[in-house]
Amino acid sequence: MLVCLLRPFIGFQQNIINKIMIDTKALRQEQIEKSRLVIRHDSFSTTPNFTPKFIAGADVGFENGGAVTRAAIAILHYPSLELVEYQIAKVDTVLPYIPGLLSFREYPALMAAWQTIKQRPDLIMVDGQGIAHPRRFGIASHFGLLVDTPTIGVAKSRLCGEHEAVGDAPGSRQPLMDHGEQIGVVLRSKKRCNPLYISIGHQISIDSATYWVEQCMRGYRLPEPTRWADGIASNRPFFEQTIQKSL
DNA sequence: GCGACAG
DNA sequence: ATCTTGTCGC
Repeated sequence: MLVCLLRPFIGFQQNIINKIMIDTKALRQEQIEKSRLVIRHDSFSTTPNFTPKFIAGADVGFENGGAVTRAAIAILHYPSLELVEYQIAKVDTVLPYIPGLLSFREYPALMAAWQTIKQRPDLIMVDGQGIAHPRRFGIASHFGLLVDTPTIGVAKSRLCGEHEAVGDAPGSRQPLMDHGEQIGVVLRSKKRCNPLYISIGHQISIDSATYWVEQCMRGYRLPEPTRWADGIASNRPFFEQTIQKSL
């Protein structure tokens, strides 16, 4: 009982300590160095001509007031987009949320989940930015590099860059620009919903990234891979129930 | 100095 | 991200 009450408090205190202890400057330097390794063009399995067999979605959620990080990877069959496998991993949270350093907070849990999945997806959609990042190394690029698999960054809001207003009609898009460089595409995926921020993660071009996100849309704001990963990682009742029925 | 700031 | 009731629109 006492431990239960103290756990959130301990987690909170640990975050404060970590924030003081971590060398954010070193992490930023690491991003700058690793961003040079990110491949910004299509791999053999990411062009629109190639039909992928499995597409995965990856996302994380938190428990115990942030003390525990819960990662979910959902594997969907393409083009049916039916869920064929999912895995959840829980690890102790290692860092607080710091804008621009999100990947260091989330990748340990994602890697733990990745090591337990049996299918090898052709493509992974990650909840967060790819190269649409101050140092061109968001969570989608970081994770893609670690698992040596094509990834796309599918974020729900903007981290950096600017863009013109996106049209109201679904399918409307605008390039996301930063200092004269296109770092992504802002896409209106659904009526009356905020747009998606799509960017290169790893081993894919921005055109193919946008193409595959659109191929995975099924009437919701998010493409199916990240929609499932998000639902599972966030413990949304609907997904729990649907999973029980399908398997 | 001030505001912005993925999840 | 998470906590959390009602509410607006299709």
